[in-house]
Amino acid sequence: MAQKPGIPKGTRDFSPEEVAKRNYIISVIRNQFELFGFRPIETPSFENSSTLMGKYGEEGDRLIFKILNSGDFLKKVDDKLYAEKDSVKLTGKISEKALRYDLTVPFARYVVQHQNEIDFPFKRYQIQPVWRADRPQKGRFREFYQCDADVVGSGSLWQEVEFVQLYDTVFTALGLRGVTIKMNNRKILSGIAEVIGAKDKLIDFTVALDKLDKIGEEGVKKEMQEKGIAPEAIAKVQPLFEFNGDTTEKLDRLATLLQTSEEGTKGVEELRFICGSITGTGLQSAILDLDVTLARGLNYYTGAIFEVSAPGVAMGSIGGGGRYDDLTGIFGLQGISGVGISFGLDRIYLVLEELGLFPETVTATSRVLFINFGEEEAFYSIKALQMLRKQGIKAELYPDNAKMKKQMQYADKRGIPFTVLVGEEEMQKEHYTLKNMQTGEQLAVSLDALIERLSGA
RNA sequence: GUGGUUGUAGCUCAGUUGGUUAGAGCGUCGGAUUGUGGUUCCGAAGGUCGCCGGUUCGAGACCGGUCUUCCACCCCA
Repeated sequence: MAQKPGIPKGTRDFSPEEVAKRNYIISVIRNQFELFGFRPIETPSFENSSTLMGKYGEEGDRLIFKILNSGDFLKKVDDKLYAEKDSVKLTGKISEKALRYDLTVPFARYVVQHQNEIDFPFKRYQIQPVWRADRPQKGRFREFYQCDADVVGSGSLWQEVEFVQLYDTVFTALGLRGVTIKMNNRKILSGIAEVIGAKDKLIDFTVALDKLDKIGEEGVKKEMQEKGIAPEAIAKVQPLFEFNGDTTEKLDRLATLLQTSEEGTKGVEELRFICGSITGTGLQSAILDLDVTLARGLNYYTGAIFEVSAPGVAMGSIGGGGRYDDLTGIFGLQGISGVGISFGLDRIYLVLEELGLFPETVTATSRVLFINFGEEEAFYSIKALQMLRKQGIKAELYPDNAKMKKQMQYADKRGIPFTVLVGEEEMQKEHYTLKNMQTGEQLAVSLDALIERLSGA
């Protein structure tokens, strides 16, 4: 019985062209990661549930793909629990493994587990898929790639400075100019919450504040109210809604606002250092923007927070990151500070596609196709192909002695720029007829000349 | 998880108030054209109308469910 083929929602197949483009993005990111001194690691696609659960908040737990235990997994469940029909409780009994939800938590686990083999500070990068049981929409998939670079074991703010430069360098190299790197600091958000007297509502407060550009001032106030934040506290937030000016002005005003908060003041100082350093060194094409409403990001961030958005494209963030002082603490290793950033490969792909920024040379096709005229001619061609490939020239022979039209179409459709025709006459004279598919021009050349002509750009 | 939306040929889409044998363009394959592709002309193949059920003499169309697509919310790369 033929079954209609399909793939799970939120997942995709990638054609040769798409893979070539994705590899191009990955190679740019990887090159820059290595230029900045990061070294690659990989971790398993699934982890013990206990490693992941509870690290991303309640919402995160819901979005983690759980893996059903093997074997007769219901046998161990006692009747009472089964009868209760409490999915959360039952899940813990029938599923002990889960698919990786991001790269940061597995990295923290890796650091703790291998702490005795690691020299700190440890700079690692990781480019692997992650999975989320989310509802797909634009730029949101259930399987997607993250490209992370993190440093653990150093509290130095120079890392933050370097990460801003890393963002700038990567997006400039990809031809995506004018990205906005929004930056904030968890300590500032915390300080604000403290100053307005809503410290216990920090998460609700920041989540609401983050929606300012989406739902507006009134919307934010309404949400804060609904979350149980006192009206007096909300009134004190007012200055943040009229927060503009250049970075220095913003920092000065924040300093005033937060002068009674030790933590908030520290946050302002950190941002001052980072912004000051970046101003001093300059950026190639990105824009660094201090945004006090930026709050997204996971619960574990404690210092700087980053988020990158593309210019002129309706798309969620294409990168994010920040500092987390105690991520490894959950796994029993205290006092290790970490900071890192992530690139969203799939969204960057969509942005480059939409803006037409992929270089034409990206799609990997052969540079030359040898037309197949029969056994003897093919053998003669194969020998030439060996030589071409030794020179690093992508070359192929049409596998069948098909009609010339068909063979030419094969080259044409794939955008192979050259064809070589070898028939009886060419074999006798020991030369090759090289045809330029774009101009239609063709000429008879020796093997050396063939190699020379195909090696060029 | 909440609300909405979509599904007809490989792709993009028509298909009238429910009425005979579901169409077009593009693509694919073959031919015009046995060592020359893109252009042109001729011809052909290709469909459980997402799936299951219901209403009806009759369903691609109407109703219910389900899956899928896309969008918004939640949250996030």
